[in-house]
Amino acid sequence: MLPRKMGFREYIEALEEERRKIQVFPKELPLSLELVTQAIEGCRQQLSGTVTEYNLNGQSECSEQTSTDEGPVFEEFIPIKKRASQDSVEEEEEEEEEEENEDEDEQHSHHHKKTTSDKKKSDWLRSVQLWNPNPPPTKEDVPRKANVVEVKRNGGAFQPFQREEKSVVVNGKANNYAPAIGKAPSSPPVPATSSTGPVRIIDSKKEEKGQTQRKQRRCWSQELHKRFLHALQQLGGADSATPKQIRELMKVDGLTNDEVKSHLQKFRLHTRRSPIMHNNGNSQAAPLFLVGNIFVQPPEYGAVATSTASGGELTTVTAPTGIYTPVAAHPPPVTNTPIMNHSHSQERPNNNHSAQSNSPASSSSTHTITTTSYVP
DNA sequence: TAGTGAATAT
DNA sequence: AATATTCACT
Repeated sequence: MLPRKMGFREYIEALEEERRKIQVFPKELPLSLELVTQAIEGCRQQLSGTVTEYNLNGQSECSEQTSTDEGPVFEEFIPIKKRASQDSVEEEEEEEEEEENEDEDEQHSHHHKKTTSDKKKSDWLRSVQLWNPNPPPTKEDVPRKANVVEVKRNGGAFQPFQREEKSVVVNGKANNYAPAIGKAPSSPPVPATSSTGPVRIIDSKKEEKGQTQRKQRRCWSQELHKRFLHALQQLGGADSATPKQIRELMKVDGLTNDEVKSHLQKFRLHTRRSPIMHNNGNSQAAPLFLVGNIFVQPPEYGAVATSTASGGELTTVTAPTGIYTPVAAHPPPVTNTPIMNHSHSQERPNNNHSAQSNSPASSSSTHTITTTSYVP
């Protein structure tokens, strides 16, 4: 995994540089970015010998667990209040449930000072790529499977109370929404089950007869998102991928079309407006240039963080300098060409199926135009 | 139907 | 404020 010829530090540096380059195109090379990032993490750890801190910290909101990529992982969604999505039907995959979960109750006051730094923010896009909370995966239980199975669990174990069917289905708008039951005043979820004992996991597969309430929010774990990205990549980007395709590629059992759809929508929004931009507060900071369908940022901004290490002047596609070569797509004819569709099959920068597999040693190119590997 | 955008809920 | 779900339109 590590080039023998190169020292860790150098390797890391190389990787970092690589990452800088890739970072410019989060959309085009999401996986690459992630891979590199992971590699960096790994090296750092080895370098530092002991892993100083790996807190799995984290939000009890969604159980995150990063497992090594690739291997189909075992997805689990915590929340599910009720309402099973449509069960059966469709081409169900087989499902094997295995679970040993340690549960964690919902009782956290989460009143921790957040240290209002700008870090807390999810910074979605970026987090997507840099996510690497607890690299030392150590305990991967992760059963590798052909495809992931969504496990829905009943998070809090609370639920009965009284589900009033607010779902008044009016023909026009059936705007049913769950009243504030969630906030039930008195009891925190303290089921009869001992506090310690793992909460009953209710596999809401085909339970719930209930009318439709509102689906419990589904959390997109890293794994899920990873798969999402992967699928996206295979499909040629967020703009050319459709929810259904994505879902199929993801092969996550239990994941519904709508969920993917929604996620995709969000993803698109995010990628559209702030590809990368890490400026604090001050909006209108990093001017981004839209080239073809790639965002580019001028050196002043991008280059900043880049370690002062070697020389400088690296990567960061500089718009004015014109090194980049936009992907095919719609170059620049200024004409107000609606960005969108031209039906399908327009562009697909990378249509590969095996995006990764390069040995990481390819760096060392401090100069070279790299930046845009795809040339029309 | 499935995709997309927007409203709405949490 | 962000993200997920549902509605509405095509």
